[in-house]
Amino acid sequence: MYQGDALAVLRELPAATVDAVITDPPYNSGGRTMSDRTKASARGKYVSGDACHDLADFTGDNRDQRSYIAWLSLVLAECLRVSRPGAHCLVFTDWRQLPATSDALQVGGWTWQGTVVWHKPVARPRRGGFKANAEFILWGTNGPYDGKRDLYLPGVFSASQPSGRQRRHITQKPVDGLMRELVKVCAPGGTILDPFAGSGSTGEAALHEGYDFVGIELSEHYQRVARQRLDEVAASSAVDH
Amino acid sequence: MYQGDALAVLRELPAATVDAVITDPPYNSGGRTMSDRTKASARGKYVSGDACHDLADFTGDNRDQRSYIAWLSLVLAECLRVSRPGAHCLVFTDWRQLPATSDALQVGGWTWQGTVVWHKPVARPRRGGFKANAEFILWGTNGPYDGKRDLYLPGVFSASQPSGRQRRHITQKPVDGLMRELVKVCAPGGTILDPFAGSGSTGEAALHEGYDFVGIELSEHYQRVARQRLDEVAASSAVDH
DNA sequence: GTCGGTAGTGAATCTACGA
DNA sequence: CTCGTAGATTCACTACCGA
Repeated sequence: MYQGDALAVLRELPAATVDAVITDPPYNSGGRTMSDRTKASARGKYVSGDACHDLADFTGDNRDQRSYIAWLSLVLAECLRVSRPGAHCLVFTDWRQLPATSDALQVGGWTWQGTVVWHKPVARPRRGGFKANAEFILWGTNGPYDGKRDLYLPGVFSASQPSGRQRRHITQKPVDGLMRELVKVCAPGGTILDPFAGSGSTGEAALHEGYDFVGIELSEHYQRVARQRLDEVAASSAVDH
Repeated sequence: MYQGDALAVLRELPAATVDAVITDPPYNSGGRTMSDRTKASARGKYVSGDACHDLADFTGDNRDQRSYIAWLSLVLAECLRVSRPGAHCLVFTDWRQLPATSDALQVGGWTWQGTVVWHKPVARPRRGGFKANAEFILWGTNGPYDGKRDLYLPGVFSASQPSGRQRRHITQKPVDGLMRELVKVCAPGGTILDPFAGSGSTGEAALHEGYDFVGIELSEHYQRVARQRLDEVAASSAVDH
């Protein structure tokens, strides 16, 4: 686990050392107006009014769309440099930022291979229309990928977000049913990079499935949370062996 | 049912007479190279080699991406003119054209409200990666919509394509489990427009759910198929009453 | 009818090969 | 070298048929 700005830390990493990039950048959506978007932090947008949990806030979520594309393409281009040929890249996004994120992925030099759906069975209904109970995962590769592997993954995953005591981050992803399946695109025994590690769900899934993990997180708080979580996973799997 | 080019026919229709637009334009995807896309017809692209069914072909599926956006925005802008304030618009697309289609929807003047997922349980697997077993439905509205209706629709639908004798068009959508649910966004008793009607699944669903239907189809063959199908539905529901 | 085995299929994607 | 076509691959599900 590194602590620091994703772009800055990525530039320090050696080229062609990583087999997959799996990450969930700050979405910078939610709120159609500039004033909504430029609220100082993410909690006003993602946390519903009466949910008074004490999750720490995260910053870096107040770019407008053009600079979001520019910034994310820089990050993804660095990820491409750091990754080996044939490496996979999975980027989470919501419906609003999907077009911008697909631009950034391709500007960053990745070959867009498809869009995977994460279906959240539990979500707030929307009166008078359709529920927004899916997130999207853009799948790209560093050039052609190994199509000879005996690997067949579904295109739609259904899993609920962690809740209660399990919940450490406001955009935390479920490890079982989602992250542990996603990491399997990575070649066996490879190294997985997450430049926006958050509370470390990608890392937990990676270690569980026998991969190495490199994480970067800007927030000092979450960096500590993730490090501790990964230490626990490593310790428990050391006991297993 | 009208027969003719969508854009030409739409221009003849009176303004503000329709309560929902639900349609599935030709995707113009399929094939990464220009030569793949510009194949004369759709069957060569989408139908696998040994499937020797006798479904008629369709054309108008060979634009490049820029002209696809330009053309589709013109069509959707006309749809906006034809629709009443607060009307809904649902446009099918695949993962490859989703960004372009969302541009066209918004250029056409619609307010993008979300992306609905159609999960297809039956699809070819993909070796070494994720299956492409979802299509996407972009949801837009003509200005603000009626948020007071007692209507709560899911954001993810799971339904299989019609097959066997039920199958009349190579891109036919399932009526049960998908189209009959989608049409419910339309205000009760309203009129639904489909400028790319194909074999008329949208119309069948609309009539079943008690809506009026206006369809446009370029192909003379499919226009006949759809008209006959809708006549059958109308006849059978007349018997019901 | 009901059940169970079988054959067939898919808005795909990649590789190989020939022009 | 580029462009274009033909062939092979694969899993989950469904229509169909026979018992």
